[in-house]
Amino acid sequence: MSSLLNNSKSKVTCTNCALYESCIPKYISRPKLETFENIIKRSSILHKGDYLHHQGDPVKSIYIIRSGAIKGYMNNNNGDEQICGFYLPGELIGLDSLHQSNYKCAAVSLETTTYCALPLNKLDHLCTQIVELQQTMMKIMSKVISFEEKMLLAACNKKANERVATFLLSLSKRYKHIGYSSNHLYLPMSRREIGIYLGLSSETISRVFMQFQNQKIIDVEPKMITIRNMSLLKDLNHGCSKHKIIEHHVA
Amino acid sequence: MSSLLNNSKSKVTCTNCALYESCIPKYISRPKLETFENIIKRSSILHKGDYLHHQGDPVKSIYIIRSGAIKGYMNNNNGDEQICGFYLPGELIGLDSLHQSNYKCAAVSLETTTYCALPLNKLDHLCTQIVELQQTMMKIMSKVISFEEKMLLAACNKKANERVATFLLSLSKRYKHIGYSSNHLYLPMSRREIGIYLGLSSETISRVFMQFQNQKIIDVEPKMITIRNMSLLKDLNHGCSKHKIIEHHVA
DNA sequence: CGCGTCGTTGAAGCCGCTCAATAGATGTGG
DNA sequence: CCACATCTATTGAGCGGCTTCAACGACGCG
Repeated sequence: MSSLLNNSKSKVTCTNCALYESCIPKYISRPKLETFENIIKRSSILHKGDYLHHQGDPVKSIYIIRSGAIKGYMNNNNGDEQICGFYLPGELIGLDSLHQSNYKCAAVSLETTTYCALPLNKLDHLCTQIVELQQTMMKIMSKVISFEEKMLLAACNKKANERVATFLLSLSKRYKHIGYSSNHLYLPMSRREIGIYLGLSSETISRVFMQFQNQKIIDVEPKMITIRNMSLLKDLNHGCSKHKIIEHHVA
Repeated sequence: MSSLLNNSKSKVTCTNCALYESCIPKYISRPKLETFENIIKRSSILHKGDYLHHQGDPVKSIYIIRSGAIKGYMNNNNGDEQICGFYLPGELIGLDSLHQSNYKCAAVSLETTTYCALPLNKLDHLCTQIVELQQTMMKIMSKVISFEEKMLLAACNKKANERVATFLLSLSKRYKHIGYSSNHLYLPMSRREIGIYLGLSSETISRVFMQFQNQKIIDVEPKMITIRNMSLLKDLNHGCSKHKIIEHHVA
């Protein structure tokens, strides 16, 4: 099945991939890129509801989304769902699992999704061969840590409308990064999933969307948000009025 | 001043450091460890309220806490404080900043703190020389991403008492990892700071602490929490009754 | 066409925030 | 060493935002 995709038509390479500008290969110089390309397993496909990996599966690869969207989630003991994150084209899945041998979360596709796989058993060696790869991996991971912290701050300290603003701006930035529109945001996930991710109920997500629409900040469609007033959205993102600063001594 | 610390007494090395077992050098074989040791700047000291770095400072090193505690925080536009994280002995500061040239957050010591510095301009080269270092760095960063996700889930989906339970268990695990007691938890930070970190008010932190004390789960002292019933605490940590699971198709 | 899911909207209740007061802890200078 | 000032922690009362429960319309899929 998927071998059809691998071999048919003109050969897909990293350099002619639509995501080249926002993916790892951009940072690898030409002679070494071939080594990298030989390791990558390219263009597997998942349909909506298919799993990239289940909870407990052995960690064997890092995955890079080429198109579509993936949801990472886990069940806690009570049978509740917790969403670790959403993965869009150009983003890496599995960076939170490199230190363990089995996945603590599952990754399921929200729509038809294609991806590349980077086998872990070859990554270490590849990093020593290609210095740029090692540097790029560390920078990407640092960026992810930074992103997670930002979302953590948002989830902790902000009110519902501010959280939703942060979420929309995050989507906008990520879509822009891969060359999509930063104003027309496709939503591969449901209101309920956004709610779980942000720690809010699906009803609250609906209500905030409607509130933003009435304030002419966004236009709401079931699977699409159009940003009409970016600056107002950014104000909401920065705004958070819960805690006051305390000054410390300067070293 | 600090040169006194560097040169006096018997030389402090990574191998005779109290944190050896839970720090990077453990994963580096002996011949190469010397190279690593020559790069590390050892045993700088900060007093309570001193800054490791300010918001906007250039990112030049990764720091490893040897003793004490550091709080990472940033101000948003409204003049409110947001806490990115607390750093305990054996933990690395700056992993969220490797992808940028300037710090977006400040790091201030909550008590007398000693640390080592790992200069970034030498890290890349060192990683190519020492494969274990590169592997260890990636695993540590992966662990941090995983930790951040866990805290994010806690902050998002859990109620106040469950968040506090998660926080205490996180401290317990981290103290245990460096050979401290997992039941007697020293709190270098104030109730207010715990509150900001967890997205709760300081009063709520107080009230939950008192509630746990009445339930004989913990004993509360101003700067010390003693865990009396670990399993009840873990039940609270896992418990979260906000969202129901939806089943997806299996690939 | 009927069913299930998703999204929206309304009403009621509760959790945690805010404000405020007191007690306890800490530090400072006389 | 004590008196005072300052900051932190605790406790109470009232309120607001978000959840929960419920109903309904829209949409997609068999």
